[in-house]
Amino acid sequence: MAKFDSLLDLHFAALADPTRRAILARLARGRASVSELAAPHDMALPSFMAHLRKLEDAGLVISTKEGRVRHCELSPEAFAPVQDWLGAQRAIWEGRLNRLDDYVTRLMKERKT
Amino acid sequence: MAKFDSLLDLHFAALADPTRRAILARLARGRASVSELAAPHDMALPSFMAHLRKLEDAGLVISTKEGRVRHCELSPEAFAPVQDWLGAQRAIWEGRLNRLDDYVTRLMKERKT
DNA sequence: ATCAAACTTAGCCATGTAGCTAACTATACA
DNA sequence: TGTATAGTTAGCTACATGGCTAAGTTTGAT
Repeated sequence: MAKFDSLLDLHFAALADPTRRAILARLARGRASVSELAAPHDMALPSFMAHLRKLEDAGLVISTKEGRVRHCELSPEAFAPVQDWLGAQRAIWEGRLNRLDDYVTRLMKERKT
Repeated sequence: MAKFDSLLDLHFAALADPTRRAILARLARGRASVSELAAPHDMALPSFMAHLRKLEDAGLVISTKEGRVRHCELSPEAFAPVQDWLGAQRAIWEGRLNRLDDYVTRLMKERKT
């Protein structure tokens, strides 16, 4: 990883783990406490908390403590940067395919004349 | 990382590095040899090759060797799984917001009666 | 036949990641 | 006031990652 992790680095790295993706999928259905989130995962709490913290560090999840329980929820615009990047890549890629397509089309026309 | 890396794990992990994202962005503009790809990156060739291999392992890049030069290109449907996953998450999230919206709307109506 | 180019392999090192247990803190409840 | 609940902190291990150099291999050009 780079010395200065960009937001994209953090996002993609956070998403590169099934436990963390499962947490996000669960949170997409609504907020939950740490132990509610942890329940389905066969893992010691501290290990699980480390995953949660990565998601928070990446800004994908927000948590607040009420009494002794910590409630977590999805950060509203969580996936925007990641989706933007992927969208941009696809745009370049498709733009290239279009230009290629244009080129081939032009070639065919020229061949006819 | 999990014991059995799913395709998504590999994809997201591959994308979680600026060097590798730069390679993909370059390849979106067309195929290139290893040394063409490596040129902009201030890094020893073997280190760079390691990045390239990760992209290939993830199935994001395809390479073929012609003579002594290896040509790389973007795998056509490269980002589909990643975009699908993100899309699904957003669908759940938005579905939830819609249901919340419905709920609030219903609540308002009931309050009026 | 030689030499340079373009990788490729091997091996080393520093740091990061994912998991664990044990012990601690802070709140709620009886 | 004591005890259980819900996290949290500390400290450990094993393995993955990202970087390097040095040396090897294959192929193209002379």
